[in-house]
Amino acid sequence: MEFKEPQAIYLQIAEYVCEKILLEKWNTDEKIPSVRELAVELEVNPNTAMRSYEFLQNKEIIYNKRGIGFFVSANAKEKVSVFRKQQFLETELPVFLKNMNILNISIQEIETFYIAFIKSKNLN
Amino acid sequence: MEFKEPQAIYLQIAEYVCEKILLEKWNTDEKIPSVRELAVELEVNPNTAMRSYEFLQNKEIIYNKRGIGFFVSANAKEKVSVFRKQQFLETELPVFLKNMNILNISIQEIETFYIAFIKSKNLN
Amino acid sequence: MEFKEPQAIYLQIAEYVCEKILLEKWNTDEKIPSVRELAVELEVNPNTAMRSYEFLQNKEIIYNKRGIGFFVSANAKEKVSVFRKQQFLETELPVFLKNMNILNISIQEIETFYIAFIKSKNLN
Amino acid sequence: MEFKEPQAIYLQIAEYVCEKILLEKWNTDEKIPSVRELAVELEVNPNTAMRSYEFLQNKEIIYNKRGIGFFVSANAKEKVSVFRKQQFLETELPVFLKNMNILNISIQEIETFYIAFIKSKNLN
DNA sequence: GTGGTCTAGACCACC
DNA sequence: GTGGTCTAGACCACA
Repeated sequence: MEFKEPQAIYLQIAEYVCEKILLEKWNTDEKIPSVRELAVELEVNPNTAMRSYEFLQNKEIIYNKRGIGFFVSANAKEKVSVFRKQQFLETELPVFLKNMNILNISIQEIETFYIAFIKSKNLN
Repeated sequence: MEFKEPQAIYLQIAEYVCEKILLEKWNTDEKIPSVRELAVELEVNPNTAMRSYEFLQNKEIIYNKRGIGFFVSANAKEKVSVFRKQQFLETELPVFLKNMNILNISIQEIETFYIAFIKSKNLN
Repeated sequence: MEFKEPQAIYLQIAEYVCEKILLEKWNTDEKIPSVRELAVELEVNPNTAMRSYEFLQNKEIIYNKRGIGFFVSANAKEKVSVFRKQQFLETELPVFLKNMNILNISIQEIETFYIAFIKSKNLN
Repeated sequence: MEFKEPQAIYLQIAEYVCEKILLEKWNTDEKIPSVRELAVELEVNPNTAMRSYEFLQNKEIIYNKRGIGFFVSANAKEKVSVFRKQQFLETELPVFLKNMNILNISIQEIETFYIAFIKSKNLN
């Protein structure tokens, strides 16, 4: 997996896990990959992968059974969803609207991009 | 000036300078504040202010006349504008569209937010 | 390491790194000394060593893996080589030819010096 | 006049004056432009022009008659010539030969460049 | 006055 | 351990 610059790698991994949960690839009480498996898969130091799981555990999105592994918490999907929506509305959206305005980009253009995005997604 | 946490101060200062250029408060070949003046004004260490100017000079947004000071480059406004637009289209927009999709937010909702944003802006 | 007066230390360090790359002592994707190691080795302040690496990173001669260290970029050797050649042809050579002309020094004399230089080099 | 980056402007102006003397455009005991005239001509701060003249006066290449102006010293041409030759042989040539070697440029290539240089000079 | 460089020392997040 | 940022203070050459 490739990581983008400004954000910490462990947060990007946490994002990746949340996405799996949101898209229902990993469901409540299902065992998720071990720290080592994840580290190998994403080509990351195990410490970094561990940190992601710790982060998600703190947010009660996953839980740990000692000696067995990590599992998806009940209501994880809802928690992630609420958290994201909040972040989206409070942080991302205002910046986005400001930039639309400064860069003089119309809602129609955004719509065009959105339609293209949905299409390309359905192709895969 | 107040600085927000995650981003480096010197980058926020660079942003500040770019804003001045975008809003045509500082125009082509106009002298901008000296490193020390800026440092005093924004209450930062001169080294930090210097670093901002170095950064902007590397991006060819400002240039230096030896012993005299820093000046706004020709086409600085366009450069800043292009740079921002590129960043918006390549980084911000894809994330935004993905989140719209995951969080199930429609273009109509975005439009509503946008109209509210424009209104609140015009009031000030 | 000893540094000569007119040029900034951090640029001389950058030169030193480039030389290592040109002479293939440090090769593509190989880890180079950490900022602190280099600082100790060359007896300079870590900030100064850092500045050299920053400079070389801007020129895409080295790159950074977060939390791990700096590495030699692919094609670093070519980049350094091209960069030097360009500087030679655009800056050094014109001055040199002008001086040859003004000082009335012939190509034959230069050749004599060159042969002597090569010889003395092979002796060491 | 345009000035190149690494060298101080006042030294480049001194170079300019020396060239005039070497090419016998300004001869022994001839009055050279006043500091102000020179400053206007080269678009430089008078202080900077003054500094060049001071520098050349120290080297006894020009002399000053108070209230009248600066004049070319006797033997100025020889002095400049000797000084340049010395600098050429001790500083410029060794660097040049080393770069020829590193960049793998032959004497034949240098000769080609030299012939082209002489030709272009005769055209003007 | 201007920028430019350097040191020393500190603190931080991240791997 | 790694780099990255920031402050404080100093010194310098140059315009």
